[in-house]
Amino acid sequence: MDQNNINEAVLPLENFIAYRLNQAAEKVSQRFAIEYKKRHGMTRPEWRTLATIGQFGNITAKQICQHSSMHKTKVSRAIFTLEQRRWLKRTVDQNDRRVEHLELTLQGQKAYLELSDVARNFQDQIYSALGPSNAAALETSLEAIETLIDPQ
Amino acid sequence: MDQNNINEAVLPLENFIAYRLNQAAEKVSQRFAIEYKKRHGMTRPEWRTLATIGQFGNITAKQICQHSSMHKTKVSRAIFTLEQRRWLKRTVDQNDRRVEHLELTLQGQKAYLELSDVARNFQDQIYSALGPSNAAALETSLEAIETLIDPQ
DNA sequence: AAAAATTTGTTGCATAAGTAACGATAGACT
DNA sequence: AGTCTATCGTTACTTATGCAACAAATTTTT
Repeated sequence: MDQNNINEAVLPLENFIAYRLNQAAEKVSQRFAIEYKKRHGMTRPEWRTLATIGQFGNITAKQICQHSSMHKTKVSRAIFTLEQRRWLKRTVDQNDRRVEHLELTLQGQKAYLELSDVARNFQDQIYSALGPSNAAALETSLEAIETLIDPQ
Repeated sequence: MDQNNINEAVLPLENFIAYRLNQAAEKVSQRFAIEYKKRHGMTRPEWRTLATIGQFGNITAKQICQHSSMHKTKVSRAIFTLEQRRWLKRTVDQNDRRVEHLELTLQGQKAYLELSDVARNFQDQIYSALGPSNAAALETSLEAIETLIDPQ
């Protein structure tokens, strides 16, 4: 399987930043996904929704979308599933009845705290596997990309 | 919208490495996806397949899977579409007739070189927007994660 | 050499995701 | 008040994805 060197202007996929970031993100995410999948049969949108509500305590679907960058249909469906599971409750806003305020039930909080703990351990493992210098480089470059992507 | 500080063990989503990597990857990829989408109506699996064949010149579906980390059904369908578009041709291996060798047609090569060029410019823009020091940090940390994920 | 197991690539089916349209509500404009 | 526009969240429809089963070819085992 020879490299095609007809044209030296070529950019191998494995050197392409979009591809490399995707690979890294996907592999890391999947490794964590195993946790919430095996523990609660959750999907990624469900975990992110749970995490966002858990983090803010009281929040609306729209705010979850903004904070987690998920599509509103994803969030809507995740909320539905979490509600079925009795992990959250909705309260209609009395000043604007289009809006629903979401809060975790005790069960929901329990699951959130448990998974949050797993997430922190997972992250600690990654950082210590990387070592302090690589971890610092990762932090620096992620911040730089975040600023690039989302300039305040 | 107050932070929920009942429990200090909580890990905010925006500090979670899996989430941050995904955001970065998704945003960067989508910005590049605009290019191949608007130019040729291509999908991401199609672009990756085109890029992989273009890079190796002559390759099989299985090898594309291995090199690009895409699921074999994704690759199979991308090959089908690229073939319809007359961007690649298949040749059955004479020693093992399960295997098909894939090569780009002239049209396929043209599209590949064009998009490869766009990709390089895109990448150059990102690196220069990041600046040399952040770009170096990104390179370092991506390599570190790649080693972690895929230890040879 | 026949049977069993493996490999390559495709396809049927079920699930996930996004677009666009929607109902319900609220706000702005005349 | 009445109309027009915008917003919040849901849903119908279409497309994308992945698993599992598959056919065809090859390799291994007996």
